[in-house]
Amino acid sequence: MTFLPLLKELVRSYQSFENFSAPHIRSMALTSPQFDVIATLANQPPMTCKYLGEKTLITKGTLTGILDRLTAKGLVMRQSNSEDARSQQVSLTANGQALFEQVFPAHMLHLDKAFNQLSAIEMDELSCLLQKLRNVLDASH
Amino acid sequence: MTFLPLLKELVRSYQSFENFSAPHIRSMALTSPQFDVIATLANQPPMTCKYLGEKTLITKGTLTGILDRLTAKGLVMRQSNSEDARSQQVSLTANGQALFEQVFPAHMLHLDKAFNQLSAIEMDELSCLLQKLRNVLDASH
DNA sequence: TGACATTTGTTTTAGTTAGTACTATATTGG
DNA sequence: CCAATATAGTACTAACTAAAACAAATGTCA
Repeated sequence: MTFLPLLKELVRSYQSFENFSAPHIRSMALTSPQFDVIATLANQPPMTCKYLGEKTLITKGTLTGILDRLTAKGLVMRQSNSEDARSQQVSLTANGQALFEQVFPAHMLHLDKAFNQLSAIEMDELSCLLQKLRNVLDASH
Repeated sequence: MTFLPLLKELVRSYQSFENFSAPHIRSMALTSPQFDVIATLANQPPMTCKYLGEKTLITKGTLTGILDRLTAKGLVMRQSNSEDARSQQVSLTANGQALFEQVFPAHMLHLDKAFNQLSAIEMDELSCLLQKLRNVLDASH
């Protein structure tokens, strides 16, 4: 059971990140997954739901609802794919692009207030160890 | 923006943990928060919702629903507190305790399959760096 | 070509989540 | 003692979540 402290710390630190990031995003009238989708679509050619889901780690069933709401807000559009009628091409509207340009730098600045208190070496080491953990988790299924 | 790789790795590794842990819990007919609540209640004297929420990092509004469902399953019970009529004492039923004893060791064993691939030093360093990140996140609100 | 399997995205279901408002109870300061 | 305030838990809403079932389109292979 020597892994219990690490397990708790992983959960707690992730929660702290959410508690720091999410309220700022909400203050800009978006949810975290909506922000994630917009940031992923921005400055990219139109992409399928499948690809978008892989990039954002959002499962397809969830993505449908998120895209529905973003479409209703006029930030995102779905176009049918002439090459494959099963799939669609998702992209930002002009309004979505404009919102991205306003909201993304602001959020990066917000996050930087916290992260810049870590040294480059600490960030590097932490990324590296997290990746190691992720690898053993993914490999142990 | 030197923190972006760390940010992505944090989200990805946490997701990998969930993807490793949650399906195993679900296979035992519980959800992750339900498991968390049961493990927190086990082998402890009855506790208030407030305390239980602080331990599990589950907000009180969410906790009400989780306790409702666990109560409906006959795993948990709520007793009014004679010392403070605002609060309640939450505890496992005999069935809840029995389920805990069956399910908790199994899950620890499942998690150990992944975590034991990290050295004690790596786990220690990772915990330490995560705690550092958590501290700056909590302090930067 | 035709049966069968796979892929893409939606729908449905059960549950979690934060946030806000609300009720009931307790505490505290005047 | 009483009014203001704080605390504990619930109710409600909108959104997210995974999982499973589904429909439509596409691919495979005999």
